[in-house]
Amino acid sequence: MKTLLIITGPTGVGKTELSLRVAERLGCPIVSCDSRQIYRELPIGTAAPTAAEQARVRHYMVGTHSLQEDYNAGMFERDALRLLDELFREHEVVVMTGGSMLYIDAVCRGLDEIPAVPQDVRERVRINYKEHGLAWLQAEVERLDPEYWQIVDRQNPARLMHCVELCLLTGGTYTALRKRQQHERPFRILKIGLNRPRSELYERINRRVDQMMQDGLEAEARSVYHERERNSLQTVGYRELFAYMDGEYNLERAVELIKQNTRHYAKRQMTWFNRDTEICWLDACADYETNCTTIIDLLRHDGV
RNA sequence: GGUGCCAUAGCUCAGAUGGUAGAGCAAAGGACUGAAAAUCCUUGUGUCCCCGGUUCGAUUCCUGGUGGCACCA
Repeated sequence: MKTLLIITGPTGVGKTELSLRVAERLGCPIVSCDSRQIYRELPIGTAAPTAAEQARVRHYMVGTHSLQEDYNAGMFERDALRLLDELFREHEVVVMTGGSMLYIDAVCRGLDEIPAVPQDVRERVRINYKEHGLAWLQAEVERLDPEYWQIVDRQNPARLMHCVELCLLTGGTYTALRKRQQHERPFRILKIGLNRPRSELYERINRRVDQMMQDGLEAEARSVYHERERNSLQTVGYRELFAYMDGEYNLERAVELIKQNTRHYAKRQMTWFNRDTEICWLDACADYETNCTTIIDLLRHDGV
């Protein structure tokens, strides 16, 4: 049976190198599962696989889109499934690497059919929110979708707005669209999680940010500054540098904030992953060969 | 060497005329179905530097130490 081998874990843990080794051993390609490595303009700040790394193993879904295209988890589900279907014609196993939690779930379990919200509806809701505040959003959700109101995080404008948008768009409720049913996939899924002690992970993150700065992250951010409002640039590493360019603080402070926000992100990833009981955890401190072998054993024994 | 000031949470600091303490940041925990590297929620016990004294009671006052800073030699 065809197998999708997912290698995930917090940012900076060492997924890239392990994935390359595994893929080399298996002679299979790697599909990236990273919501920001998708964009070709952001190679440094997203720690995308380098040309040298991509020469070792064929990569997909890296640098395939431009910042101007709005991309999201639903589109990733569709594109990734189509791609996997193709890759499985030639490979028994395909490796998927990345830390975008929702993207992984979209591929493994599937998202509900929820219509895309047109720009004008989104704008209308946003303007009302800006004008009347959170209280207005809360009142709207309570009125339009009382069932969702019972379970939403009522302090979270992003959640409330999305609900209002969909109610206005469809004339129904957001709840009606939230079926939350799991979709069957025509392949087996094996999820590997890589982790290491927190202090060590944080040190790696700090060091990686310094390296990114040396590699020219500031120039990369400058080159996309004019697009700064886009969703795709609401990204750690870029926002802080944009604020620095706007004079909000100095460069040293920006770098400090990038490190801190990356650490926060890693932590959020871990709280999401910890809930997923299907993940089989490996210690990133072990050497690559050992982990590689463990993974291949798991592939053999777990089923097939 | 002398004089003065300081010593409280991981950091920067606040505080009580004596009843064992609280902010910001850091950090930790959590939520999560089309912006997800997003968005949001919760969480503050720490020998109040050490030894002794006064006191019913000292982190607070006093003696002495130790460390830091400043000024004078």
